[in-house]
Amino acid sequence: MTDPELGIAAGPHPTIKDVAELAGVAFKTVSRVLNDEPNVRPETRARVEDAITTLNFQRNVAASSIRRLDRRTTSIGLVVEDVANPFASRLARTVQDAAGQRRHLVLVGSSDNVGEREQELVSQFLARRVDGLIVMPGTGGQAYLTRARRRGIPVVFVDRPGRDIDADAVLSDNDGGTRAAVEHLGRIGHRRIAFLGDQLDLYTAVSRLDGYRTGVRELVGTVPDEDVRTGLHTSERARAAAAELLTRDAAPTALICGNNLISIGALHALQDLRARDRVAVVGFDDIELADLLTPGVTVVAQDVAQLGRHAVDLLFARIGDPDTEYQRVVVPVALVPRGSGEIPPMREREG
Amino acid sequence: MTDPELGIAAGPHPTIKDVAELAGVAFKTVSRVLNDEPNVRPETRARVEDAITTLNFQRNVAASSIRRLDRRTTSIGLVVEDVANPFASRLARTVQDAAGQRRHLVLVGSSDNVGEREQELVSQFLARRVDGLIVMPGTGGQAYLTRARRRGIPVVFVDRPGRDIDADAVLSDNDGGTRAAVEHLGRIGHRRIAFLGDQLDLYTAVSRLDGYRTGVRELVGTVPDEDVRTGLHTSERARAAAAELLTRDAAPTALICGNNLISIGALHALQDLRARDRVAVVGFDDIELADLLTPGVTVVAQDVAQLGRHAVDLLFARIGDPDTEYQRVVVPVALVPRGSGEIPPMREREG
DNA sequence: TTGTAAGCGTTATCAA
DNA sequence: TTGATAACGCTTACAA
Repeated sequence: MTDPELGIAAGPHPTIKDVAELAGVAFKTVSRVLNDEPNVRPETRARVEDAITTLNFQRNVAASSIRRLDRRTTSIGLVVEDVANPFASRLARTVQDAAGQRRHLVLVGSSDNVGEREQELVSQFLARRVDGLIVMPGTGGQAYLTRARRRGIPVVFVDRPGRDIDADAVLSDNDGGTRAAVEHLGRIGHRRIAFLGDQLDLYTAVSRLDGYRTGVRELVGTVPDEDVRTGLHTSERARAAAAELLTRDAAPTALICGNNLISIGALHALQDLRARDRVAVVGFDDIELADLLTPGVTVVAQDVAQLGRHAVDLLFARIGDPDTEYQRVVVPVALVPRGSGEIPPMREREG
Repeated sequence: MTDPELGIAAGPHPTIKDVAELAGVAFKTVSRVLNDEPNVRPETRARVEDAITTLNFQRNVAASSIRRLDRRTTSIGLVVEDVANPFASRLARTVQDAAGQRRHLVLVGSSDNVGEREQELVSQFLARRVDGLIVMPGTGGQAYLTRARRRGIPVVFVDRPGRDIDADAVLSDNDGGTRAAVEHLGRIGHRRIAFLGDQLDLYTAVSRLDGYRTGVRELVGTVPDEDVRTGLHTSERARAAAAELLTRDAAPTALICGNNLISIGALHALQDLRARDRVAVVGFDDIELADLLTPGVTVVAQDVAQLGRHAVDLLFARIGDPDTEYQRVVVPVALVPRGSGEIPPMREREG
């Protein structure tokens, strides 16, 4: 049976035996051609290649990987919190590209920061015998990854270090970023700089708070407790916290927002108070359309492409040589001034 | 060798033979337990399950799928233009969730609307013997998918219908959306409504233009050529086109933007002209933070979750029964008023 | 240079 | 209810 249009055999995928038969050789010879092994006469090779083209043969990589000594499946697994989140999707993209350059495919899953889902995804990936894992670890801990490790499947953490297990990790310079944000605001004249942060069981939240504290301590000596709000895991909570902070008697003149959602919440609060052009704001992580807002939103931007590329590099380095010391790569962040972070402090907020 | 901490054997993945040995049964019995086959004594089953837990055994699904009659790998492939794009990443998320409910994993790749990349990705997916494909087709045509079809691998197109091959497809109500946008602007009083569209080799661009034309024809009788600009594939080109359009002598009082990037370009142009609050804008596809802009951006929002869910539903329906007629599902869109689309027409733009 | 036999981890077949 | 053996599509080991 041949397809009248394209000459492609209908039915199931052809195998190397089908190719061998058509080429008039033993199936081992086909295998040799597929794996670029030496000792195949050029004309034999040509005949095999013709047959491959004619049948539109495509090697079954699963069957191949079962038998081959290195057991490689040329696929890796990526677990993020939520691919729909711009940070995660940009990461997924760079991981796919970097893995693709090494001819590896990427299985992707979203954990929603639920420990069981994270573990289940990794489990599914391992059942497919991925060659390695890149995990954005959730707050539940990663002890379960010891199994993968024992089985020789390398793991690289990205965005935050994993807990309960040592592994390669690629992180943004979180504390450096918030510290730079404080210095930036300080240079403009701000002395009362508040911080809105996420839940402190998140590594990034803690690091960013640390950088803020360091910066403020250097700038004015002490960090007033009332200028720090954490545990803000939703935009709404951030909005409420910002509103409360800014309507106090001695309100801060500048805000540093610990992440994207918090920035959005804070901007909404400022919007409600008609204070967008009176209170300085620096957000952590870039915001889509930040430059179309008025004023533009000054941010500490993460270099997602670098995070992804380093993660893949580390993963393949470890696939190649499992016994080197674990590395931690810190990717620089960049302060991008767009207006909101350059608003000078108001002398008399109540006047 | 046992791991001192967790009691997990180090080294390669255990096989059903290892499990069988530990449980004191033949390996076929383990296979029976794994596949929930009948005729296993409960106590035998229990012993096998204990062994599975002890060894932390995990079935190699690749080996399984090679041998099983249906050849299923419980994985599907998803090709989008760019996962980093919010539309695509939200789609990827819903596809992952819907596939996950059926215990299928998702391989994801980005084509960048380059025909060869699209084809190469599908080829890689087929080499992994995915059970089905969901493809956001590029402009290069999808004749190459005939191969997959002949091999019994179903394909579902999403966002746009494929070319050169008939298949199930899930689409947004593109022309209905732009038509609704025109009607919306018409109700407010606009009569000069311009359209900024993408390249016309894109199905969505054509549909949206069609809806616009229909709407304008109904509203004012004819569609002036000079109010339609297409081929705007980048934000920058859209910005230039919008600027040119709005500085004409008899400029339109409202803009409909054919997609996200075009909206952003147009908003930049309006920003440059300080005309954000004078020219009405309706964008196709929602924009992150649209409500934080001033005015908020009125959009025709696509229901990405429905698109993804339907795509997966169609795919599995066809995996289950390949011989039904191809379906085309059209998902409704929703006009979301946020301010920019409710700006009334200016009487005297030049005055 | 080419081919034969064995084996990877699993499921299918058929016998015990 | 259980097990021995073959088979899936491929790579490895070894022989011709």
